[in-house]
Amino acid sequence: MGKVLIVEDDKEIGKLLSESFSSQGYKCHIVGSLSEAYTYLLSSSDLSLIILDLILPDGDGLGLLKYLRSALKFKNLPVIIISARGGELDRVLGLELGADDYIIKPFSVREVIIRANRILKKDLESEEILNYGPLKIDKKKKVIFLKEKPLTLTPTEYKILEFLLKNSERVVGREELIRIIWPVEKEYYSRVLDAYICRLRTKLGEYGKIIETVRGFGYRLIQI
Amino acid sequence: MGKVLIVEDDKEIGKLLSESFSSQGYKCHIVGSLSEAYTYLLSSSDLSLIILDLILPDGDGLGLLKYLRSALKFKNLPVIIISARGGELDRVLGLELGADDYIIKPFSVREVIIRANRILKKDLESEEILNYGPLKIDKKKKVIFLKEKPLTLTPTEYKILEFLLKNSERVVGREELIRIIWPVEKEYYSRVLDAYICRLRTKLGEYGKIIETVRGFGYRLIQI
DNA sequence: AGTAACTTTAAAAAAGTGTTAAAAGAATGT
DNA sequence: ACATTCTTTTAACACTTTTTTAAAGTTACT
Repeated sequence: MGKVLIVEDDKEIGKLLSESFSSQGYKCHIVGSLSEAYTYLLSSSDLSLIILDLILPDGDGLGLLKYLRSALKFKNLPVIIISARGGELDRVLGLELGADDYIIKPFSVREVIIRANRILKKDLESEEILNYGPLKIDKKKKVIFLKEKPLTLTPTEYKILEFLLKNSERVVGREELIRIIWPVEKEYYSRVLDAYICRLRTKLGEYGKIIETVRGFGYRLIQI
Repeated sequence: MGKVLIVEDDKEIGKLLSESFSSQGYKCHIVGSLSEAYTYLLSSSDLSLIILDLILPDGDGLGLLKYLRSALKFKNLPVIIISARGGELDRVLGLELGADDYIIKPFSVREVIIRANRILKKDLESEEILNYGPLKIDKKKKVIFLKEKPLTLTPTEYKILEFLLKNSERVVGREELIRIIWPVEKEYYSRVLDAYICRLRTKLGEYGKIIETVRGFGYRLIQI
């Protein structure tokens, strides 16, 4: 099970949250300031949720939220805001910036857990099995089927096709895709991705054209 | 698209909510009391969301929630509570009884819509598609339609038309446009932009004049 | 009419993508 | 630890599409 990052400067609240999440089987990490949060995020992997207090000693948590939503690596990482600023404007602002939930202080830990479970559970169940045209992916088993026949894919091929599948119909930017598959520094103009797309198309045989090139932008899974 | 049942005795709030949901493409029905709600539910079909105020003239909305969660027919029907009782206990109680969200009064309608969209997973669509006159842009697919027929645009053509579309009716400065499309140093007096406008007009055919030249300033998308 | 601002055109230059084969690198089993 | 096998990356080239330039043609305004 994934990790929860708690960004909260009040030690007591932090501890309370951390204990509850731990008792639910999540691993936790607490940081008390924005700078620590950024530092942790850069080295992190396997994060599945962030609990974010808005008022922190070195600034406003909304900045962090904005950053997360703009960073390819964290775009889909759920964020729950907890804040003493409970006015309607604050709430809307938080939600519009992409927070998954907004909890007002004082809150009971129970509420946070309920809301977190809800968000994470939805994430899980919506991703187990996915169909798109002749393709079917079983995420748990890490197998992709073409017309009920399992494809033989290498790890990277799998990741690329999985990502395209999760984002079918929408254009997935070249750069975006590269960042997902090679999170650290693979320069954008390398031809690796093209090579993979080429191989995927070959493996998809007659269905190869399900991967459409959108010149200048990236690729897209289309209905054929 | 499904129907939204609004259970709210304050006529004004009810109307506000109903208008917003309608503008989002949902059908609505308002009831002002628990008994009306029960009556409506029994005869209903095609419901996809309930907005439930807790304080109603003939009792507490939580009872209705309890009923819904125990009734087979409604077990999975999303319920969003809106309530002036915003304390932590109330919130937890509502969530534990199976509400999908709990919004505290006063709230902005925008918040309700965001949270409803999220629950109904219709999140983005409203922003992903944009219409202007005969033009329709699908940002997700990076396609612009002219009278329902997709235009074949190059990346730069697409970007220019997208920007004009997002800023339709207002004059977009030459310089501004150049800065958007070529963020780094393309000198202002180059004729590239003109060349693109020309090609866009050609591709728009008889609708070419939808791009109006505002001599000395820039361009503008107008209704024709 | 004169001038500055825009349009149009076509050809040159640049950029993006596909494909291939071979080299480099990882992972696996003995 | 070694050899084997599978995977990833690189590099080169062909090809296509897009972008830019530059020059000539229009238009609109004073």
